Amino acid sequence: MSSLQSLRGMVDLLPAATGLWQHVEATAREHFRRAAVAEIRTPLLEVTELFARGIGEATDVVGKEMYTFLDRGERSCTLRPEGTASVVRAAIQHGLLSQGPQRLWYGGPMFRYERPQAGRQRQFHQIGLELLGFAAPRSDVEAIAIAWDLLASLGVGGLALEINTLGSAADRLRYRTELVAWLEAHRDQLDPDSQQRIATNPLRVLDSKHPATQSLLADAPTLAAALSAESRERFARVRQGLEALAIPFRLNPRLVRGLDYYSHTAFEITSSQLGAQATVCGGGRYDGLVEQLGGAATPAIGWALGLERLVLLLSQADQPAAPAAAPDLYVVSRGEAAEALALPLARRCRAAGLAVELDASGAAFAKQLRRADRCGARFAAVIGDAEAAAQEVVLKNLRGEAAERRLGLEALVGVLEQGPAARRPVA
RNA sequence: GCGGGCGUCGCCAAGUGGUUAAGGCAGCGGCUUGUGGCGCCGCUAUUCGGGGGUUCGAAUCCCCUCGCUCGCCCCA
Repeated sequence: MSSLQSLRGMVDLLPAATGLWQHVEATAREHFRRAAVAEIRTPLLEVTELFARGIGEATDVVGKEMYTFLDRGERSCTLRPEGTASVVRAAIQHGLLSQGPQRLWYGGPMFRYERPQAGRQRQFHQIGLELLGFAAPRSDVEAIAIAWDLLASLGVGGLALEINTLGSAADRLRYRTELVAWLEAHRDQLDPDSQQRIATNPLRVLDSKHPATQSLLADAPTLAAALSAESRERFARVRQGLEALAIPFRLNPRLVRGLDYYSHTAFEITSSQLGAQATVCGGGRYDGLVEQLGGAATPAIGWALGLERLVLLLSQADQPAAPAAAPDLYVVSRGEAAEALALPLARRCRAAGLAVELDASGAAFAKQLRRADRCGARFAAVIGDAEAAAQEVVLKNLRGEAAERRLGLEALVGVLEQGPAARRPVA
């Protein structure tokens, strides 16, 4: 292939697709606004150590999926594989946490070197929420509710919320010792991947998809049994909070987070309408992360939502097609004087807030009008020699009745503004 | 990193060893320098992802390679 192509897993979003993306982004922005959550934007490129320390050396993400390279100053840089570590880093760096709890959201591209498949790309997009400095169980509930309401208002079908608790760091440490002992005792019955994980990330063994391992695990010590009374009580309050909001959920004791920084509440929102990559939103509490990255001990909870999967879901459901970017007015002109008038006219209309497409081809009227029709414009303004001389246009309604009127420029703007032109994207 | 499926024009797609690679959509030009949505006419792949091989002859068979796609893994 001689022509150049985008890199594997790096996807172009064509005009036909960007409308839906903008709709999702605008909806998310509006939900955050209503929840008094402020946006934070951090660099795409960070020092590699941030992710190594934040996400965990033993995770697959850090171990084999990062885009890491040396820059010209020999610094090890990494394209961010997720958003939380960067947000926490920025909050620490700029002293945000000493100004009280922070309610933050972020969005944008993330990078993971994985094999692409449905709903998974190497450059993918997330929108995420981070509540920093919030310890109460009700903040877990609020975070989940914001995600749930956002997805619901987008009209996503087949959603299910699964939750679990990972307990406190102390609980997990105690449980980990217990689990490792048990796994060692059954080592030869485990699949190779799981054997590997005993040393690296034993909790992830619980999540193994391997059938034999799964059935063996039925007799393994459970995390639930290892929880302290406080952790248990905390989780009960989260569940009660969800019940009070009538948000349905399913307890999933096998739900473990892949990233090291999670504790207590972990949750996932999945859709039955996706393929293998069913998780649309995943998150949980990460009370230890801020301290681990060098800040003062700060409790926090957050989630991230995968836009590729969300958009996939929305385009499957036969949603009322996102309004195409059709102009309000298409300006047809022919002849020197007419063409000279066309651009000022277009600018005048644009200044009034109308979407105006200018035909600069100088082609026959029939051609230009055909294009006007095709592009979905509501009105066409036709300017020829006669109109140019009189400083007028012929306004044609391309949609409803084939009415045609001869108007002066200011009158034209007046007429158009009355039409349903004020249809800006509803946030 | 490991499996399966696929690769003919911008999109859909016929063609499965024999002279010039159907058709549809979209695009462009014309019928029509003064009026669109319909119609008609014409143009748009020396070439079948790329390379090599088999053969008198290949889009059609073989090998390699690249890409897409679905799944495993992982995760959002």
